[in-house]
Amino acid sequence: MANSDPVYLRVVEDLRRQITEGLLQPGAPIPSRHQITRKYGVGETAARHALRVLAQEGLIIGRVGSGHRVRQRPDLLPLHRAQAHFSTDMHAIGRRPTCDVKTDSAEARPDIAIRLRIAAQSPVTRTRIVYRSDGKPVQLAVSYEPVVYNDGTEDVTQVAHRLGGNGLKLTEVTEHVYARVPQPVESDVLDLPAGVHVLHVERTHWAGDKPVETSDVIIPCDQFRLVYTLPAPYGDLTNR
Amino acid sequence: MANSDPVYLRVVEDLRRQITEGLLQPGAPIPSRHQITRKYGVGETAARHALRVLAQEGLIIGRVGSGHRVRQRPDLLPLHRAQAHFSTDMHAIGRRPTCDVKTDSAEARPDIAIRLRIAAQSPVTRTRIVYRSDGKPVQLAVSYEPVVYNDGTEDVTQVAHRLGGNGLKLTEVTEHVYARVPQPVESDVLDLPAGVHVLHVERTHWAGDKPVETSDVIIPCDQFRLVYTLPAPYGDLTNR
DNA sequence: GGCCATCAGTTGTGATTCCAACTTTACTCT
DNA sequence: AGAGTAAAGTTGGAATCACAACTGATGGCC
Repeated sequence: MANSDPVYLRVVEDLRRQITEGLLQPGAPIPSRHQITRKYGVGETAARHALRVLAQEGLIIGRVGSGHRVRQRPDLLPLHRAQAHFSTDMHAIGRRPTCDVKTDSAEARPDIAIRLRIAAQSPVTRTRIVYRSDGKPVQLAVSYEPVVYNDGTEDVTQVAHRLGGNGLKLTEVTEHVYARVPQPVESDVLDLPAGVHVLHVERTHWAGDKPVETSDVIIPCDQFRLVYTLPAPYGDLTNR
Repeated sequence: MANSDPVYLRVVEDLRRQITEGLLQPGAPIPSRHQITRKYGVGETAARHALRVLAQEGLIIGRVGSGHRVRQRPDLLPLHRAQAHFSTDMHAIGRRPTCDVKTDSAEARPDIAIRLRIAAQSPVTRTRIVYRSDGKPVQLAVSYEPVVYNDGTEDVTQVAHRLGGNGLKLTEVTEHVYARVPQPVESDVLDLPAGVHVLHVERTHWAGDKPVETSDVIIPCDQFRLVYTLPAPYGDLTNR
């Protein structure tokens, strides 16, 4: 049965096995196109195709001139963990990741207060983080905290660490995912054309049963995919 | 600048624009490989590549012998909406979707009671749904409801409709996403090898501030991707 | 009219070849 | 020795050709 399978799948499955089993650790080099043709006795098309599929799965990452390497796997992690890979992934492909962090003075936000389970008129601290790749903004995160946790003098990028230091243990994260911006408020920062689809993630960090921070993450659709796939021939919608 | 762009991107962008702008409605046929080579004056490789990229984005779906068509877009929807497309998507590619629904008699489940915000000893109704594609199980959903909503005599597949009929309006859905099974309990149904990665979604349907149903959805990783991508050349990790 | 076979069209896969841009390494020259 | 250069290797993009499996429609035959 494995005989009738596409040739490139043999390569994909063998390399994937080596990666998932830990034989190839993150950062380890993957055989090049030429090496694959020799090792597996396949054509160049199949080798290239195999690498493409693995890259598309997020298992490896390629760089012109340098080769493919095993990648950390943000694709299988929740969004808030995947986001933590932004900087490392940008570096991995030679891009310069930056982010602006701007913390506003505290004010009352009844809509946010509901999410934070606090009194409607309690002031919250707003932090806006614009993630950029080579200067181009590609992601916007707007984070809100009760003022008791942050009076506006520090940024929220390391919220987990800091709150951990305060003796609060973050136990879970709630994410609501929408396919559109609820309001067109913040889209100016990302320089999106009107009516564009975005992925909107409303995220709340909880410590026990108490929410300590909530945020809205806005990512244009061409930058995030929540792909629902099934095994072959449905699985890789692209290749089979 | 558009001159130095890859040729296949011209095709991708033009077709994508037509789809997102609604010129090509879901179900509409996409030009074939040959037609693309003629219309856009590109080679067959570029045409194939363009179709592959659009398929990988979930915008179109291909079928051998029949061609590509504009697809519904479950990829940009929350998981619980994407799941609703299981049956239609399976049909679209000529697979036979089935699902077993089994509802247990009610018993007390303190762990679930916490999620449903009910008393620890209150009985809950458990419903297990095994989604199959051509008989092969590809997805498992275990759903729990307070017995007040379901005494075990009906299944939960249409929970939204039924509760809507009861005068309850479902307002939001909470999803917690994990990269591994918390317990190895249910994995036997899916016939997964030990230690395999799965996407575990803990989902709760709320009516106002009252949870009415909670479920665990378990999907093997090769069947679901939460792909974190950025624009070219990072965007399509596979092709550029 | 209804049924069946044929055929053109389409996708998925594959081989082969080529080139530009880039990275890394090794080497040569000062 | 150090710096700059050249060469080899790598990826991404692209063209061209080929074939198996499948679909849909056409047309002929009963």
